[in-house]
Amino acid sequence: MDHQDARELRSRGMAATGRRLLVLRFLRLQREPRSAAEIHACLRSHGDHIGLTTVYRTLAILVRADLVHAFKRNGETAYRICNRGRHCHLVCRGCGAVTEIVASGLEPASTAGFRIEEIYGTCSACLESEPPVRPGTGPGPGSSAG
Amino acid sequence: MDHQDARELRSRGMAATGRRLLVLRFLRLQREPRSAAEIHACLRSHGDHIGLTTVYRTLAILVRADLVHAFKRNGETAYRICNRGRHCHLVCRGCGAVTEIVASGLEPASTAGFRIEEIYGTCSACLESEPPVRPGTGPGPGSSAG
DNA sequence: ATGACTGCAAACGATTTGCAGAATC
DNA sequence: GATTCTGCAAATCGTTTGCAGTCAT
Repeated sequence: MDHQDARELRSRGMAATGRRLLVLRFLRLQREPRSAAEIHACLRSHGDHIGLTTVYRTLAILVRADLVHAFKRNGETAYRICNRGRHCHLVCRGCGAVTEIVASGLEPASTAGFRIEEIYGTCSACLESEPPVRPGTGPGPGSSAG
Repeated sequence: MDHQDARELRSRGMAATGRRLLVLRFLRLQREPRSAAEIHACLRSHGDHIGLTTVYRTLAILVRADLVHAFKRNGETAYRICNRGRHCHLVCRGCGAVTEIVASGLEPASTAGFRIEEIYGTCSACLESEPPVRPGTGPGPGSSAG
């Protein structure tokens, strides 16, 4: 509901303008992170007039307010609504899917003292559709490794 | 030793040119990742003539050959010599330090099926020098969370 | 009515590409 | 000697900034 978002924004000292509610509402509908360009294009194609600059500025504000989290995806930044509280993100480089997980279960001895914030890798679904790199084929060990 | 690097490059189908050995040798001396601009500047200030374009092209080749790994650092890409074999990287957003760790110890139930490649966060040293965010001060839980 | 928000166009930094000359194999 | 590599300058991509007009409070 807009009033909810508006209150959320207001409580954080920022004006609840139409464009901001637009971006916030759009992000609430997305399961995966979206880039500024994507958000901009989607909103425009939906008939909403908003500038790319405003999208960037709004996202920066939402990130600072901890309402949205930013992920690096290839050469660009993608944004997603984010729950508050101590958690970290599992980000798949293949499909871009993001899963929030509890960090406490991920800190064995090898990472002692290191606060995990994001984990990048490949999810099970994308692992299956990976190029066939079976041992014995391609540039594997045994060919010319030193 | 140069001959070693040269052989390494040759065995991967790429010419062992002076510039490539230059970049490779430089990276071997670095403990932390370095950006293309940093590599370029350091080599030049050392008296070696090399173009920024060549640095980028060489790095791309070394990454494809699995000799070097690329890390996203703020708005740029940083590169570091990388051991082959199954391992993942622990990258500190504060100081940029990278540690290679064995991934097998990092896959509890919550990440089942997910292949971890990189972990971003904050190392213990940087955690201590963080801004004083004590509970009760600032935008902590209990203020207006919904 | 004031001050913050918005949009356009230009600026910006990192990276890539086109093409002529120089190196390697 | 053919092919690949190299460097410069220009182009590209994502993002930020300057400034005048618009909106929310």
